[in-house]
Amino acid sequence: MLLARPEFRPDPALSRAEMESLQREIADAATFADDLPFDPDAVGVDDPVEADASGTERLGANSDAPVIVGVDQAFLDERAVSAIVAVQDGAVIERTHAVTPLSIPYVPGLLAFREGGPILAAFEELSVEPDLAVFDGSGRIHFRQAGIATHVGVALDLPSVGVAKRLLCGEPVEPVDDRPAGWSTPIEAGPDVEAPEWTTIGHAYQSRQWDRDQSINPLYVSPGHRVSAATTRDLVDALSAGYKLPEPTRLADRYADDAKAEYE
DNA sequence: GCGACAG
DNA sequence: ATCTTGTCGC
Repeated sequence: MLLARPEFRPDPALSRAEMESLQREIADAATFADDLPFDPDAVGVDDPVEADASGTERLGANSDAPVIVGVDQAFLDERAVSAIVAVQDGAVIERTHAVTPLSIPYVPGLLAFREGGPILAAFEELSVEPDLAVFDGSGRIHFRQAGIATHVGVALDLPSVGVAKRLLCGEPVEPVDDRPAGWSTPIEAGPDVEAPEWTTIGHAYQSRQWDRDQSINPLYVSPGHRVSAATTRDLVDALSAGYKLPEPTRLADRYADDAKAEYE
């Protein structure tokens, strides 16, 4: 697919100050309210999705259902393997990946400048038109409200959500330990976030939990672009099928690892 | 100076 | 993110 806002392409050659100011522009251009091309209540993945693209030949699939893509990466020395898996009506309809060089190291808060370009390279290979992208990382839960899900979502003008395994910034309203599946609590902006204090920038969401003994940490989900915090939580809930990660992300994670193996 | 910090 | 065996439990 094409880049709707080329001026927002994450350029790793920028100075740190330039990166931060571009992030403030991205946050300004982002929409943290529902503006989706489909009904979020109609989305639902009840069972784990098969990893291959057999859905392409599956008969009777609903071609009007929203196309949701999961995005994830694996790494090879100084190269990124960026994978995208497209799911529609509970079946994989396309998978693409791109192997590109990495030019800068990981810096908390500047992840999009390391991994955003490589992810856009994979989107260039994608032929289906997605309705929503699920990213591995934060969206609005970010120091300048412009995590990788927001940055890439705005650059492509594609509705997007961020799903992170760890909290970057902000404050959970309640303690998050040992919560049952389905539980969630808001993440509010604290002094570490450039947003009015107490703004809800995302949620801690418990997608899965054990019955006894050990505990699973919650996911930290936040709006990327064109979606609200509450709907982001509901979408991740609907896209989860018994695993910690929502199906699109889980499939992209596995595909990135498989693709990586082909290059080593 | 200290602490915190997505992937 | 990545380096990695065994091991506990349904």
